[in-house]
Amino acid sequence: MSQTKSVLAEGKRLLMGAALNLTANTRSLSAFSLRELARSAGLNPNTFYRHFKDFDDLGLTIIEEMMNQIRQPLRDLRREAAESVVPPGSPAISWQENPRLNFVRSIQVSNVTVKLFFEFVESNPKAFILGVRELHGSSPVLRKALRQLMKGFAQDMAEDIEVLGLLPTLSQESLLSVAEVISREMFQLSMDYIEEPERRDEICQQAGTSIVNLTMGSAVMAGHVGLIADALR
Amino acid sequence: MSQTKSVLAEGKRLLMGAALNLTANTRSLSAFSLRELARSAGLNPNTFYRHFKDFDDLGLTIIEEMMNQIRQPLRDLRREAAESVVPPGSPAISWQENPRLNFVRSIQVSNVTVKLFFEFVESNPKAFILGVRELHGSSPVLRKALRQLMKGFAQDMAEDIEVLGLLPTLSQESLLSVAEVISREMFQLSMDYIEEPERRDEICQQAGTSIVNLTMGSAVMAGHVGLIADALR
DNA sequence: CTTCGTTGTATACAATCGTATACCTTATTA
DNA sequence: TAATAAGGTATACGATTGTATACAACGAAG
Repeated sequence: MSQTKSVLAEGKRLLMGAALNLTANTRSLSAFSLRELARSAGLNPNTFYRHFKDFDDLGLTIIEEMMNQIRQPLRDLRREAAESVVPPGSPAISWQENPRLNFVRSIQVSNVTVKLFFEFVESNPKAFILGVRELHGSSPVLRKALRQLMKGFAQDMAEDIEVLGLLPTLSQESLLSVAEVISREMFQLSMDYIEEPERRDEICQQAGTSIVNLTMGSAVMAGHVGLIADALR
Repeated sequence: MSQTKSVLAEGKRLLMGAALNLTANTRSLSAFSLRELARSAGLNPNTFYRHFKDFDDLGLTIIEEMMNQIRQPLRDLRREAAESVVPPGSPAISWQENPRLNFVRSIQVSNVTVKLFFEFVESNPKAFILGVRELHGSSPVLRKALRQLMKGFAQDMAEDIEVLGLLPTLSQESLLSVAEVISREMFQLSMDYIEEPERRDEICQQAGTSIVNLTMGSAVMAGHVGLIADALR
């Protein structure tokens, strides 16, 4: 069964790939015909029904796969970035002890993460195009699924920020709120990143400063002005 | 001619209205058929060709109209908000003179603007749905047009922030960059606002704090930590 | 070896599609 | 008043659509 599913589900995989291609290159998921999809996958139209109930079903399946393929790697990116700045075994130093060190570290982690994120986007452009497109697309089902996915990202990010000590103490809710804004912004920027290769450096840099602005702003508003002031001195 | 255009262009207006309805309620612009559109407008299919070359043309026309109907009102909202906090004739007081006053005023303007913005969204939901949907939609033409529109918003916002003295001095570019992030976030949130009426207060509030975080963060990073610290004292 | 579920194909058909051509009204204008 | 242009309709046609029904290949289970 499991072998059957991974080996013989060739048609299913072909259809999902074709859907990614069509979505990326031209239309949105609900805008091309079943026959067009099948043609692009080199299959008989009816084969679609063997695997999917309708286009929402297809979309959900793709999104689910995206979820598995992207979420964990993104977390790894963040850890990787954090550890590239401070080696894993080194002793923790609190923001109170050394604001400047933590500030610089935080910015570096942010910049490295941004860079790695966009590299990840570059290597999976179709998945991101589909995701962002359907996030505001015509299917309520897909919209809901993608919002949940993005909420998941934000939660991961918030958790990582806390665990890695990337910000002075914030309330759970405001930390999550900041993470949500950041992830929305990053996904939005990923479209520009894909579509305007000549602006990639600029986009990367802008994303970085936006994140810094947001996080430092939230820290300041949470009562850590003194810390930030010290860090900037 | 001008009378003809505004009085007798009934069909054109009907088609544009039908497109808005279809886009808002179900599909994206390129996902419904010409006949479906005409049917929904109560017109003969061929009437479409009397006014539009293709769907991109229709979309551009709608977007152009959106631009005219939304851009100026949004500026007015901001002025209105600013003047509701500080009456028009009153003497200007610089951030250096009184950080706290300017800080409070800035937050109030932000909150009022956010509230007015979402009320505006609520009264033109279809236009916003179409705009946000096609911003990441399948037509490159419409995407480009909508990005320009959003860039325009951001420029307006940056200009207003400067003229109204809502932030300590920032460089032109970083001010514009902040405005771009804010406008992206606001448009994105407008979808949630429309779709989740029960969360409207929460969304409104979150938008407000995000703006404050971003702007204050950018002020801090631009070297105004002292000012902000004084304001928060 | 037979049976059966899975995956894919072939054929078929009514509905819908985009659009070409021709025609009708109405308002403007020469 | 006659001519013209613009806005809208009617009809028609070939292409494409979604999907129903029937059938073929094949690995697994009995």
